[in-house]
Amino acid sequence: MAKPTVHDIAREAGVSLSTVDRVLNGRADVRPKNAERVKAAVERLGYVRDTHAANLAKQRRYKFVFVLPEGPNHFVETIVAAVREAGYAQASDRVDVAIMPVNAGDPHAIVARLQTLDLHSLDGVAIMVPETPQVRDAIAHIREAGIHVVAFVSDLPNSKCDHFVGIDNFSAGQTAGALLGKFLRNETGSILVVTNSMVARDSIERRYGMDEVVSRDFPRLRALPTIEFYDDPQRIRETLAHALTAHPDLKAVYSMGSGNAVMLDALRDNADVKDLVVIAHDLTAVTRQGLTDGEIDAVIAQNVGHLVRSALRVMRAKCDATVIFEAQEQIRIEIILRENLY
Amino acid sequence: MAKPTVHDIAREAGVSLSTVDRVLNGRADVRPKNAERVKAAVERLGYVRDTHAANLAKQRRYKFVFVLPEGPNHFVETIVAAVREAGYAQASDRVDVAIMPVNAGDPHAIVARLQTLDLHSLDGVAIMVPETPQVRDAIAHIREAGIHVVAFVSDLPNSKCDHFVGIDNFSAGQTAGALLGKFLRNETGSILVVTNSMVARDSIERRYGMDEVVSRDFPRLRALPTIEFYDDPQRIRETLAHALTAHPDLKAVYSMGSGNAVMLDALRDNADVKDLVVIAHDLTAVTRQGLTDGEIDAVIAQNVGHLVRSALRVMRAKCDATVIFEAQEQIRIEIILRENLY
DNA sequence: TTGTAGGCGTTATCAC
DNA sequence: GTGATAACGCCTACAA
Repeated sequence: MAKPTVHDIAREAGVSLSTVDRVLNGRADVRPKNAERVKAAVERLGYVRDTHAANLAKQRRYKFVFVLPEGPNHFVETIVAAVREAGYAQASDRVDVAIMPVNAGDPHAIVARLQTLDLHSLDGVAIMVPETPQVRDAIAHIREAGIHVVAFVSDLPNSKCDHFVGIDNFSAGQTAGALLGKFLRNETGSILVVTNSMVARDSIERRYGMDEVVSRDFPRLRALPTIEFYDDPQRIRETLAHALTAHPDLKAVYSMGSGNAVMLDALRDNADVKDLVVIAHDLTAVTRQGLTDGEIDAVIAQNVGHLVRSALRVMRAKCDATVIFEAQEQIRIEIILRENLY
Repeated sequence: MAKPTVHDIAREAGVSLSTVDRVLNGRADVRPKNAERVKAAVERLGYVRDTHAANLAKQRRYKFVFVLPEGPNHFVETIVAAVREAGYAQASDRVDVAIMPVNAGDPHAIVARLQTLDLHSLDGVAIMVPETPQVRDAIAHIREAGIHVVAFVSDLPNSKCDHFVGIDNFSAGQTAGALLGKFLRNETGSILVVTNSMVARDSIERRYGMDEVVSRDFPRLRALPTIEFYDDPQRIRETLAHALTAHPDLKAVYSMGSGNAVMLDALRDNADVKDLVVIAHDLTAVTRQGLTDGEIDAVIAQNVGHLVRSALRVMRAKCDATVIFEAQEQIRIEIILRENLY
């Protein structure tokens, strides 16, 4: 009645422990007849391996690294916090997690940092950087060393990664489009679209997604060309002021990426801007406050805790060559209002 | 450099393994002087117990039961599926999970079923039933046997549970209210509120939450008295037809509980009902289809996978007397549109 | 190709 | 009070 162990299998199959082990782990040749008997016994008794006991015996510890953009960024900060927490929580689970900050804006710097990774003592890397040919090559090199690589938050579609952990930004943009359309149900007007930089593929995909839904389902709304403000408060302020006069029918602002603080500041400065629908991405200290104060109507977010834990689970599954429960690893596109802010 | 073990502690403290164990687990009296030395060594070497090795040695298996409403119910079905999946996934983690279906409508039947639980071979129970005095007493009895009890999905505020795993239905109602208000941004009119039964405290709390937000933030909207249709398609159809004539300013339908299929059918039958905002709770086959078809504008949901895994983690933590990471166990109130439907 | 013996980090059972 | 010693379920030499 108790869970069967390798001993039970061995007895049931009339062979020794090591033979059972060999067929279970495909280590060496076993006479077909014996292999069959073992498999039959496994089947009959419903044996499932105790992975913890196995890891204990193997003295295995998983070593994972998160490669994250450095520098001040509210969203990345929430990720760093989540990684730390997860690392702490998993320490007793035989996994060590470290953070490697990189200058995400400089492809060469990224590669240089990636090359400092100790490929011998490493099991997996979760990488959150923009994809460039250099990065792609560096990743190929890491994978050749037998290390598992997951694209984290930003997909790396042209690189050979084991997995992508993050949301589909096209769908996130569609979600934004749908919210804009539903929030402006019977209204006509234009939508200001801002982001810090369209270099990030995230913003591009969100823009496409939003455009698709707005133009198809809500043609009475018009999304204006994307305004980029390269970390320049002055620029966005002026642009916003200009947009207001240029588009008296402005009904909404859609902030696709980082720079929400600047955007909100600018909105506040233009005191005549009232009753605009404001939608932003990512739950940070800034957007959280924006929701609470009623300055932001909705935030489209991904749960960073899930993001990190999913990356960890996926890397472990890859290491153990076990299957992933896709449903659990699907990162949700969340919609947050003040009322369901947690 | 490697993780210190009890052996290291013993050597460092100049005592035996057993003494270390006694100090670590407070089993028997140890001479204060030795206890101090052990504690100091633990501190110095940064020892943390390997819980998996411990569980292995203890031969511990966790036995958990989910007590769930039986009978046809789309939402419960999704939970059952999630429990099965989680049970399968955790089988190798030394946890056995079983499902006990109960006739949730009959307090005496619930108690009768609960009494069939084998309190000797059980570690924890997750209970999803309406709270009644009988249920409360039965739970007290289970807890007295040293078994951990978590209220699951529906809170049991007057019972002595270890924890509640689920969303705050008042907040869920507030979220619905906010969505209604934002979807009907500049409109005036009334909102039809339906549910299968207001006996469930979930519906009551959602109603309160919705009312609060609507009356405070969107006074131009008026939420009509709750209509209950006890699994009676005919009733809701007639009621809806009646409501339409009685309230020509009807702008939205808010379905607070189960019975979404019936509600949608009725909406379809009243073909003259067009352009109503429809908000429902819980992601099931029905609401999923409703979203896809554009019949439902938004669904307010709780992720059943998280619900189940959280309950499991909490019960384990209670068994091991370890701390819970509150942030991880917080169940989100999710807002699902067609675009972020997964 | 197969089996035996020992160890992984912890707990449990004995004697001392 | 204390300390050997043998489990727990699995893996890995090494020997046969």
